Amino acid sequence: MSINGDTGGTPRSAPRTARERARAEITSEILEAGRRHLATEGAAGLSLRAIARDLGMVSSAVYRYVSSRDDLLTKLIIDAYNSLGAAAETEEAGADRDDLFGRWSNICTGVRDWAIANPNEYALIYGSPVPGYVAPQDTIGPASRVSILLVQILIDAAATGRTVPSPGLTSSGPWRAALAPVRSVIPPDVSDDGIQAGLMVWSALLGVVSLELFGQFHNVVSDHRAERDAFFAECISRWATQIGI
Amino acid sequence: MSINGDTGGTPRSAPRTARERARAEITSEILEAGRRHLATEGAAGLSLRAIARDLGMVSSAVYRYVSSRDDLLTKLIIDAYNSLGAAAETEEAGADRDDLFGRWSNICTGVRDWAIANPNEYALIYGSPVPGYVAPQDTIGPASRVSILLVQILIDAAATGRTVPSPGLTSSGPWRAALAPVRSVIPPDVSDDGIQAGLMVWSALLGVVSLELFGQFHNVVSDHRAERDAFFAECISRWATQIGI
DNA sequence: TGTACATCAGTGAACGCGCGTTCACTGATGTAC
DNA sequence: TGTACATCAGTGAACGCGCGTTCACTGATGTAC
Repeated sequence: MSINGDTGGTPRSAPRTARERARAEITSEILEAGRRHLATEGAAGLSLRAIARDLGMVSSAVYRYVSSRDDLLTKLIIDAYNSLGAAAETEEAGADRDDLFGRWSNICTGVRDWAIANPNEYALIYGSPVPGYVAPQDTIGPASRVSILLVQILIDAAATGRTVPSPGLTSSGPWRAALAPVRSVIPPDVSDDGIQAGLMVWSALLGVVSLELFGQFHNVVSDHRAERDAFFAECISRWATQIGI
Repeated sequence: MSINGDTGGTPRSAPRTARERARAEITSEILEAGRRHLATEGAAGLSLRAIARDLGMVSSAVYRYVSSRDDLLTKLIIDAYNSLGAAAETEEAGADRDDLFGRWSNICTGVRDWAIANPNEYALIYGSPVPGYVAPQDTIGPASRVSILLVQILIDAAATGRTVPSPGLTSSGPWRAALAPVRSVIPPDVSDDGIQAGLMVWSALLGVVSLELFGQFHNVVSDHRAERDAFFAECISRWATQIGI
């Protein structure tokens, strides 16, 4: 969330005046309260009045900080993407650059751990879309932070001459045309096979996390955290072979 | 939805009396209206009053058919699972029994086509859980219809001596313990490797369908239906190799 | 076939609730001179 | 340093809305004899 609006001159991280400081603080308190309500009521139950009550202000006062309910939703979505992106990046940075598997593994556990810690923010961005709400352009940058990490691994893997195992079934088919949008932002070193495998593994990661979080693993995978972790680790290593690292 | 409550005697599919007939008809009109509202407002916006308005009755009248809003939600969830299950089963039945790949492929396209045709019912069962709502036991039977189809393929594959490609990385690890719940309902012919692969492929299927439906493929995969279909077909065949069929 | 009673569908009014958003206002904080 | 004006945060009342659920009721449909 951009809090500091000053342009040019000496860039300062902290706002100067008491007013600006207070404004930044209360804005983030509103977001925090919003996140709390997300957790108990879900996105559809997000209420400006409830948030105002939480902060001990009158309902109309929050309009000084947020121009509408949808505006708050957008801010929360961007925050969620950034929070998830930062978590994944931090985890990934903990692995050796040459250790592609380690990087991938850390991304996966980073995403999952974040999702488990922030289930409703996860649901907000990867669950059912909020009806009647259309995400503005500002969300697409933050939204791609995680996938950029994966793409970089694919690029690094291609650079070291690793080759994605091709299933060789319909590989000559017209599916390549479907990849045009991603293709345009990925260097040619990464093959179509690699992109396809990357996309599938990305979907699979979010699929497993979503199913686990949304309760679809009851009576399927053990409920114990350690066993779940082991199951997920096994997923990670199998996905790794699918993208050839 | 069980409409016919009569026990014993000659089983009749159609209700006898005019009252019973009317009740069955109106009940299904309520469900239909509920599905329509799901489509425009989402689960959180589902309103008994709005449905009553749709059917031209007074709001209190729908309580003759549905005991509460949550009850209606449950009925809609069960209906959605059954509708999806039936769609997948019908598709799957269109393939030759020996053609494991054909059966798998038909299941996948059946699920995806149903999801695209009924996006809000899909979101209801595989999207973010409705806050404050807990699914009763009655949902778990209908919920497993699709996965049962997949399990049967795994069983048939094992019976014909096919072997799931094992990645052999952490395969001796403790992840097997996590599979205990599924393990208990699957014959021993299917190996742990097979179960793991099946679970992963099931998650991957729902992951791809969810991401596509929830708009996460914008600027990633082409928006054209034919190209999306080709992409999905490629996914199907790669998943097939992952479960060794 | 006809009557008496029980069951059930649908009505209309009401209860108590929460919501988003607007508006004219007070009073504190910041800025220019 | 001091004053005059502009900016901004927060108030409180109000608008108009929709919601789930209950309740006593009318009138139609079904059932037993």
